[in-house]
Amino acid sequence: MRATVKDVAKLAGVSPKTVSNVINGVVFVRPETRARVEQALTELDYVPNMSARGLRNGRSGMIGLALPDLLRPYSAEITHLVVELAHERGWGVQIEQTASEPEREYELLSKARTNLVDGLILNPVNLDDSAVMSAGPLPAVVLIGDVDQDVVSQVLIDNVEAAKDMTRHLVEQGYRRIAAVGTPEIPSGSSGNGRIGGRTEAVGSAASRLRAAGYHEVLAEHGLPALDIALDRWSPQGAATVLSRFLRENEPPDALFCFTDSLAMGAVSVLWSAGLSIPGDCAVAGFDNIGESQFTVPPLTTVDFDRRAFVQAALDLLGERMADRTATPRRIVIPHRIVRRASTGY
Amino acid sequence: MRATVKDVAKLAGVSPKTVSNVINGVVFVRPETRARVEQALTELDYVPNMSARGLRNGRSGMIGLALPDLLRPYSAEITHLVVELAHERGWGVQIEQTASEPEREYELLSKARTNLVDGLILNPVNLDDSAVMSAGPLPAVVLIGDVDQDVVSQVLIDNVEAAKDMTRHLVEQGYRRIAAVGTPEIPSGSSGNGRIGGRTEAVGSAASRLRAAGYHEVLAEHGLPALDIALDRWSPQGAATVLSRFLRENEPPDALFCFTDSLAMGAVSVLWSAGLSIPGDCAVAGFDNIGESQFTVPPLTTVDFDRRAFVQAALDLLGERMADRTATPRRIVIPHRIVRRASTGY
DNA sequence: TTGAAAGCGCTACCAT
DNA sequence: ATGGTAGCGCTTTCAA
Repeated sequence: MRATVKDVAKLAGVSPKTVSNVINGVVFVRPETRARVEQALTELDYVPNMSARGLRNGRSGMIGLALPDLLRPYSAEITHLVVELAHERGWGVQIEQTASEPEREYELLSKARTNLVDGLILNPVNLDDSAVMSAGPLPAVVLIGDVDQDVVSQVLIDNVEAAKDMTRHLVEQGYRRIAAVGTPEIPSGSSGNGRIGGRTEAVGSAASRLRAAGYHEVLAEHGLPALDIALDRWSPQGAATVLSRFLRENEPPDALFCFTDSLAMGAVSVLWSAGLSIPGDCAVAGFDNIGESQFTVPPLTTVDFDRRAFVQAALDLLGERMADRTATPRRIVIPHRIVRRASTGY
Repeated sequence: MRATVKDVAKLAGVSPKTVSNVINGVVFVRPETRARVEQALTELDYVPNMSARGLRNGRSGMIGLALPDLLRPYSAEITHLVVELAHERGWGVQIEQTASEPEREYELLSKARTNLVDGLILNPVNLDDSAVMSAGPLPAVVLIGDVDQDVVSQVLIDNVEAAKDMTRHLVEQGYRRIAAVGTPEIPSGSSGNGRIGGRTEAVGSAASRLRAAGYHEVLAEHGLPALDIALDRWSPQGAATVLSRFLRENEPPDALFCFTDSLAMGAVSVLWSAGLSIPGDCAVAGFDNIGESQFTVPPLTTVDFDRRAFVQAALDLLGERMADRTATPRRIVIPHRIVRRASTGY
């Protein structure tokens, strides 16, 4: 059986309280007492029981991180940073995946309320049916991603602006027939123009909708036609599938604006298979500047932002909320920039 | 303040024990009693306190997952599967990163002993200085990766055989000057042949050493020269850096056997920049069959294994150990196979 | 500066 | 089938 504070106290000839004092090192303990306790601590190979401590203190020292799909390189980058930067603050990270079933978000929020985690960083797939919008007392939550709400704190990049910047870049490069890969899918059950009961029923992440909006806006400014290529799966494979179908039925566009670098990788692969050169026959742009995107052939023009600052901001906001649940929610917008590489003619 | 079992019991007019019975649904409760309790449960919006439950039961319902570097696509795939498959067993996943500092492994093992996690899946960087080899009682641990020990259970692929298979494939394809990217680095402080005090002092992961061994063995069988390109950083960037340097000083090899697909992506990019065609001027092979490797240009020949079976086996073994700490450690070897794609001439 | 005792919320045991 | 009670290991009053 593992040693408890009582055992240590007995061996050191002191009370449990003194042992606790030594461990937590907050109040002053006489050096010789401290020495005796520390001796006992190592002798018994004492490790504190976190469940007990958590029960007593009401805090677990862990935060939750919920991302739609852990498989995406983008998720890996976020996870990597959250784990690293949370560790610096002494927080452990519990990780979750939400895309498979939307009800997972509810599960998570309630898990946050079960004291298993002290706070939650949540990347909601879709705000409409996101659990944060439900009534009821929320645990400390920070949203990552560009969604329109003011219930909880959030950190984001300006997706509309970024998409506009990228679309402008493509227009400036001289491309005219510019297609977007990853625009929200219109559900097959709805009518042709995607409207049900007067409300647009688009399926897709918040980011996807905002990027599509920026793309449309700039094309409209220039009097250019929009060419939306919707996805059924948000992965290189998904992009490859719809793009191959598109190329079978249409002339290749001048340029493809893919709403993530992962999608762009699928697109690059399909263009290559079709014998089309990049950017000669068709340029390709991505979004996110994942680590891999500078190693594609050719390297990928993309939207970059300081991911470390992004995650650091999320943790700052979370710490704020954990300390004071009543603080007013804050929004932090992380700046973005276009990284020009060979895939769009640089 | 949040509702507790007591509050629920009072509202439902029953005892706390009955509430607990309803929640855990193990013993039979009279339907009308159950109904009253469930009514109270929802009315008070009851959520159990996991710290209390953990303290009482001695289990937290969480497992730890420790990987060297969460940034790697391979890590993302493992994480994705562990989270998904652990969820099916009702386990949460706490995630950690160990490569930065080796002492993290010790931290983790002791964390496992603090009841924060009930078990640990550990991918050790290097067994020599891995914490599992230290004396002392271990928590439930399963190693993933091919390391030579019999202290704890482990799941692995046969790295030597896989590397031999791939090297044979390259030889059969007619390549003769076959270089390996990712062989263990010889520390700069040591003498030229990498020996100090009669013992080889190679720096690198266990997998890297085993893959190098398989590669060397097959080349020797065929009387072909080995060409080791060591790495200072285990990333596409790292591979790109050393390979560019190599190409500046040497003729390009006939083929490159990169010890992971990530490294291969860096290599592909460098070959492309150098104006070399793949596989015409230089073939490239990878290892792991990460999702991205079928979308490189050209698609990558690589070593594949059933990752889901791999993770499932790790969880099986972990469950075994968690149930019975005294069970004899088991080893499960997951089969591998070569996936032939265009990068080696298919 | 240190000790004694209470209690965090839950479930197991022993009654009934 | 249900209730009462004790106790998991820790920390935090309150006293000494």
